Amino acid sequence: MNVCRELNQIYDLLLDRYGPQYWWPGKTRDEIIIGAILTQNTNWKNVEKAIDNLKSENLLSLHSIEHSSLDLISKCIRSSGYYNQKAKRLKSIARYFNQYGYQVFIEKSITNFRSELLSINGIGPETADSILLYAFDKPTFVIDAYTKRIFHRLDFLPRSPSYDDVQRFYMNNIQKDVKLFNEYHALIVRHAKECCQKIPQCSNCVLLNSCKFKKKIV
DNA sequence: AGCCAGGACTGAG
DNA sequence: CTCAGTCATGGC
Repeated sequence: MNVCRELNQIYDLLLDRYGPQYWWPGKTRDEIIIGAILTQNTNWKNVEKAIDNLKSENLLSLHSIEHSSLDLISKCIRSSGYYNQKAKRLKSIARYFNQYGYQVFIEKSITNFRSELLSINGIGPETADSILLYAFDKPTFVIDAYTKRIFHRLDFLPRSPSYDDVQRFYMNNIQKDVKLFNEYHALIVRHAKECCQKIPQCSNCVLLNSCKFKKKIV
């Protein structure tokens, strides 16, 4: 299929330009899960400070989070914004994962795992998919505002597509490969931050300058 | 000085 | 189901 080839070409252009991103920027599963909550609608720089604070209070694990006070947590994560909400969300997700060892979750089917995550208050589709892909290597494509913006500009998507529609678009048109899903989303974020938000750099945009995709820009 | 970040929930129409 | 309002700090 044509779209299929184009999505692979875009991936190659981004990979050539930026190189592999080796996401998620966090080592342990707990740290990835915690970061996924903290980064909701928030600059990653602010999240890093929050993570540093959690680490110095020994709160960078789901077990310590579950047994810590809401007050201390929200104090640590203040810089990430929405700190009252996010402190509660961290508690909820800690309670969920602490029910069993990680092996139980590793063995879960992606469908069941995803719907369980979505039933937790404060976990929407993007956070769920980030956790599935980056903490558990489950093959699901993470959609965010950048993805919608960039691919709308390239004329692959309508103006305000639903999360599930966009996700189906990728899942139906590229190989179901964890490594590819991982790098693709990371590259989109890298490209958005580095190029599409800053006017000068945008004139060197690897996507807009490719003859293949140039004609699609209005 | 605004504007906006790697969202999600709620209530209203 | 679509959509504004809400949550909130820090960087540019």
